Amino acid sequence: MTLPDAAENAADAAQMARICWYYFKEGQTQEAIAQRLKITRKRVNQILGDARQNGFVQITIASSIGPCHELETALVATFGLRQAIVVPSPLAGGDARPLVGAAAGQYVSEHLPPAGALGISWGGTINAAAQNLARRRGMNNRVVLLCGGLAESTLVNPYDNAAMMARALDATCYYITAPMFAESRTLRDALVASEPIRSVLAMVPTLDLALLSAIDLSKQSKPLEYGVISRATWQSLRDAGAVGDICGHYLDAEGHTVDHPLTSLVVSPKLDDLRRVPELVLAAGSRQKVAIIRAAIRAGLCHVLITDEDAAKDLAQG
Amino acid sequence: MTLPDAAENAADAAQMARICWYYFKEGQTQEAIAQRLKITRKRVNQILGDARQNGFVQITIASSIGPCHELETALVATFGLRQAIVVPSPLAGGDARPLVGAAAGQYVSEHLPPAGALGISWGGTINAAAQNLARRRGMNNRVVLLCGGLAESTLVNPYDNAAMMARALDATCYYITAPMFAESRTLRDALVASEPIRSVLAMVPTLDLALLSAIDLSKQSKPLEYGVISRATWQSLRDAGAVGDICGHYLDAEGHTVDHPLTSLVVSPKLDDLRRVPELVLAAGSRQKVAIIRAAIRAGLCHVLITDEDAAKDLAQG
DNA sequence: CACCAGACGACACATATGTGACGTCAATGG
DNA sequence: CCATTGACGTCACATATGTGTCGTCTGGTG
Repeated sequence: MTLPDAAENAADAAQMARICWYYFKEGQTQEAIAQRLKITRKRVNQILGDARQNGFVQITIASSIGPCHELETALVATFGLRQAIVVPSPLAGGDARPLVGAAAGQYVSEHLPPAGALGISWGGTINAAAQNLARRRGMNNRVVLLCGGLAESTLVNPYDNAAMMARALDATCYYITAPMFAESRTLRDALVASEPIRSVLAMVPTLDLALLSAIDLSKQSKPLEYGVISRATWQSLRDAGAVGDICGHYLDAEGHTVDHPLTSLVVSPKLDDLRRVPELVLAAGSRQKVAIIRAAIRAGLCHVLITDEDAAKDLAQG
Repeated sequence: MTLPDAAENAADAAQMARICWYYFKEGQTQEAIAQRLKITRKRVNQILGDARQNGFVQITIASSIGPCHELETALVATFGLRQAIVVPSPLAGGDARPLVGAAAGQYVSEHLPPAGALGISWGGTINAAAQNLARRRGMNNRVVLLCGGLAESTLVNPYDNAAMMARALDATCYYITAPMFAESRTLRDALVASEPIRSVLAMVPTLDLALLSAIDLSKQSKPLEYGVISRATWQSLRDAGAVGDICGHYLDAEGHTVDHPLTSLVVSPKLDDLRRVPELVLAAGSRQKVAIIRAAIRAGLCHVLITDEDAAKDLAQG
């Protein structure tokens, strides 16, 4: 597999754009396009597939009434949210993250002010959001990654996420150049106090919007699967009552931070700084995240919730 | 045929949104969606077709390098434009207006400030633009129609255009409640001086952006075809040296207004008022419009040009 | 020079999609 | 009450699409 969003060279990009134009805008058949451009139909097919894959073409559904309108109003009413966006859950019980992420990308595109500063956390949902941002050029946006990095690159790496997001917005990107979890409390404190990291964390209260995702501690949790946290840590976090984390802050069902050694190792913005962001958008879907979503809302970390139908139903019912 | 963009009722809209979501976002097959929703595949197919037709789903190609990048830079350089957007011409020599309009809609979506005031002229291109606007809600936009109406409703009617545009932006719409061409000069003057019309025309200098289209005087000109102007008038305009009009102002190849009786009958904003709009976007494509496009640029009525490849080539070369 | 990996073209074929023909049924109007 | 009409379901079928296989070419690489 090539790089997920290889910009390739200009000629290729132009041809891709042309093919997409003929196909999606003009409604030409792949065969016709292939003949016109003197390439094989298969090639056209491939290019179109790639283009959809990596967000080169974006499909937006412009409707004042979304498909799950009742659930949205129910969530707003129940939790006192500013807004809720609920997208249909995947039919075949598939992965909700690309879908929730797509909606999140669209939301951010529409709500991040020009020259705005965007904070992001990381994960598959955020990754999908990045691919669904409307591209901006030269608007002086800033992207701030709200967590440290992972040494071992998994499929979804925080730095990758942030870079992709920044590229889509033509934004300057600010990274926390530290591991997500420091090895010791002393090291964590030293890192947080040290220059490049302190200055990035200091940007948090100046953000215009933060796009947060929720990481759950269920058995199907991705970080567990990818080995971001060990099984032992996972178990002890659960024992401590945690249902997941938002940006490295582990919360119990009530939305209070749990008492656990890990909490003093995390390099991330303070909760109070996060709460100072004028618009906190939480993008997280699927049943396994219901508990942490509810906790996040209770913790005052969610003004706008973007989720899927399954999770929304559970949330709305109680 | 039903209304082109019948909003239908909420339930229908929600189902349409859901179907589009499953199909375009999740990539489900029409068959699968039909089964899931207990409707026939044909119905799904129809709904998807409708949705694409009337701009319910919008497909945008997010590329920094468009398919005709060289032509764009050439046009900017040659004519001193702020920006040029060139889209591929229709393959089978079809109608360029929906394509140019689609690009125009996207441009306006991205450049009209929140709570901005948008002026529009009319025609098939503008119509297509309206269907390709990103929907806005409650942003207090305003839409001002920059020409009078037509008594006889053709396929593309100015009032229709404006209403569609306003609906997409959830904007208040201001119409010039007068015919496009008054019967006599006296009547024109009386109309322009009279209340509802004067106040709308007075809004022109306060616009943030105007989306203009160009009407040519070639034999294939749509207004001629639809009988908006008589053949005799058409001939006399050509004899007077006119190559087309922008918002009712007939220009010769050099961009000067022509001397012709019709010019004193048109109910429309003054050229100087138009020129005061900070961003004039001209959306017009196909070869037959090259002359009037060039005239409009020379007349200072075009900061941003959105056109198609054929026209762009002619413009750049000649 | 021999070799090999990978890109690409030429098929081939199973599905998916768009559309037409035709029958049914319910609402509408005389 | 009955005829008309139009919306919608079923079936059918021509295209369009996505994907797999195989052979060729090309550009490294030892």
